[in-house]
Amino acid sequence: MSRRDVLNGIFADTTRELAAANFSKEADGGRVLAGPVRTMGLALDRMDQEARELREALKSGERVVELDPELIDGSFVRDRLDGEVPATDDIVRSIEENGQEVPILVRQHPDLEGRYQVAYGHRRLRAVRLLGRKVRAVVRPLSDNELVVAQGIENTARKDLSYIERAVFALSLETHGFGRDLIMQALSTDKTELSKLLSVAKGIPGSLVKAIGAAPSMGRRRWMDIAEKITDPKAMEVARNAIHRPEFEALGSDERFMMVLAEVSKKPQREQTISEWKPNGGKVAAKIKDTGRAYTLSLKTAEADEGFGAYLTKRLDDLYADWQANRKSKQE
DNA sequence: TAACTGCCAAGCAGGTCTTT
DNA sequence: AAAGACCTGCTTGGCAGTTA
Repeated sequence: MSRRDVLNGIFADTTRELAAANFSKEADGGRVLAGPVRTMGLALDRMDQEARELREALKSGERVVELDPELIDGSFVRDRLDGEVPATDDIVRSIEENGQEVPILVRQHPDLEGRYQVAYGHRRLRAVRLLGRKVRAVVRPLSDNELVVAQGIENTARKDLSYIERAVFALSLETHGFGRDLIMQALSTDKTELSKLLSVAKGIPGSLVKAIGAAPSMGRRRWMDIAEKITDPKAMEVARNAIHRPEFEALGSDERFMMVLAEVSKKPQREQTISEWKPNGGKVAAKIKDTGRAYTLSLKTAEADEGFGAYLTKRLDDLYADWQANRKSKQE
């Protein structure tokens, strides 16, 4: 494959998308675009810049090399929740049938001599590893900042990270000490959205996120909903119990999410206080239930005491007046 | 049509600068 | 030094366009 083919392979989608974005701008009479189109445009502008840089790098002698996948480590910032690529995945089938058309981008490992670190192309790397082949890669000198921005932009442009994966990626970047500006750049997002992403990632324990998985169909609202609900420790407990149920394991990620959401959304049952009363030497027994909303006294009487219930009912007015007087004197 | 997503506006919190 | 003004970064609520 020629260098031109390589570039075409890497940037074909980007070129098409850029053309579409430029068309949108023209069709719009040159006014400043807002909303998703603007965001996509910004991401694509950056990708275009990356494309130009990579083109320059290749011109200056950088080339596609074949590397042993075992020598390549993932990025130091995790962006995906799903671990291995299954053998049935489209990307595995595609590479098996057509070969790896698009190289991945790596840098020399900053700490380990002779090893590499992926900037983007994690799924392709896993697929190639699964097939037991060498991986085709462009090796570039990249700073930490450049690596995470490249990683983030690629994911954003492909739109293949779920909401929670973006949130976890953002938190991971923040934990690594990257500033908000850079995180916004990497995720092609604004400060508002970043704030929400971080609040979701911080609000939901990693163990719960890991158990649910990427949940690709679930967006901001519903993740925020869960995060808000599990601020209640009881709801958190309910969520933890849900993910340990045997049927949970068998569900898909979206269904797992829905199951957890449904569980934490259930109104907690009011605690019930149940006690019993039995007088000395009497034949009557009472069961007392206090749910907080209702106070139930049920009497079980033997023949000898069967009039006690009626007697109690007749005396309710007196008992109530007595109780009120008692309460009043205590308050004074 | 419900849900997702990007964005705007308003408000809060903490830090810094200026004035008294 | 203390108080107030101002700035910056961030959060929250809600709206509107897009998508499946």
